[in-house]
Amino acid sequence: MPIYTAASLKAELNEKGWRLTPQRETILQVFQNLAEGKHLSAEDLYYMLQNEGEHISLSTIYRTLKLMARMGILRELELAEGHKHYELNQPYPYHHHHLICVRCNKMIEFKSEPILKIGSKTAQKEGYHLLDCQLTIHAVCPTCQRSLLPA
Amino acid sequence: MPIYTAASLKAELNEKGWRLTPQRETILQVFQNLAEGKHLSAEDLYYMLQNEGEHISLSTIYRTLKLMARMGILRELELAEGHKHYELNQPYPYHHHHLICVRCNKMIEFKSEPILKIGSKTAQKEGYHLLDCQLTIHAVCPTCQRSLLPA
DNA sequence: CAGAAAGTTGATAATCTTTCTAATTAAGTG
DNA sequence: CACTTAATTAGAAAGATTATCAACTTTCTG
Ligand SMILES: [Mn+2]
Ligand SMILES: [Mn+2]
Ligand SMILES: [Zn+2]
Ligand SMILES: [Zn+2]
Repeated sequence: MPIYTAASLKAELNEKGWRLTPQRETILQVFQNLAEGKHLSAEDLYYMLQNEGEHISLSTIYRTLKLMARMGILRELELAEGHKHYELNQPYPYHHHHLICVRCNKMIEFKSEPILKIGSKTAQKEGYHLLDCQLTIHAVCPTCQRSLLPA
Repeated sequence: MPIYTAASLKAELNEKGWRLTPQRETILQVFQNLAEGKHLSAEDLYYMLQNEGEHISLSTIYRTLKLMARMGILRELELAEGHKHYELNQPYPYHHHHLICVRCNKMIEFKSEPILKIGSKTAQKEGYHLLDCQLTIHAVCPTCQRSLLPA
């Protein structure tokens, strides 16, 4: 049961004077078909599409990911060093946050209704229109704590 | 009343087999003398030091910012497109979060004890050693909502 | 006080991301 | 279905960040 259909994406884009292109539709579909807890980098998406016979240039992929994040359709995450990851920005019962080990990048997702409420309330109080709120917890996982490596 | 002195930084570095260098001490000092609500990019820091007659190479600056973020001394923030910002990672009464307009990058800091508690509790439950937790709210500010520009 | 071992720096190369531009394409109009 | 207009794309260039490596510094050993 996808949140966005091609039609609703088109409507939202046109509202701002933008256009629905095959590239944008394809990229949205990839994220809607993505398994829970999966996150894609720009390169992941690029090669995933290549394997399916679709060619979308890397610059279009980067541009589209940014655009959809700014629209509130995708979330941009810093899960690992060196590159960003993206996932669908889903509403309440699916909305979640991330706990990340700064050493090995192991990541755990968790939900919190109170945080979502604080986020909404804070945005509202300042007159901001909320797109997404994400708690990022940086920490050291049990394994890395035990590790003797100084890194 | 700085949290870290040169001595305590040295102690924490040595504990992991690392060393306190003049460059690291200088960079820590810059952040400790930074006004509340200020955030620095790697380039900001680079040119700020140049103006004070200190030369630290950009690669050392990037390396040190990463190191201190992984140690929990600094926080790495995505406040604007294209580059990261850093600030001191301060404990409870100073600990705060960020509300950001995705269009104009206007940013508001706010505090929340409940979020800090949820963050600590979540890390603890999973056996993670907490370094930092930051709520990032992406939204559209009142001015940009009124703006007719489609961007 | 040598000499060895390990960490750090600065310069450079590699990688990731954003910006720029000419050619193309979606959307609106008659 | 032309035709106009403005947004979008692909590719190249520029910018930001990370990785690599030789020279240097600090710490440890004998
Ligand atoms: Mn997730
Ligand atoms: Mn701040
Ligand atoms: Zn770990
Ligand atoms: Zn704004």
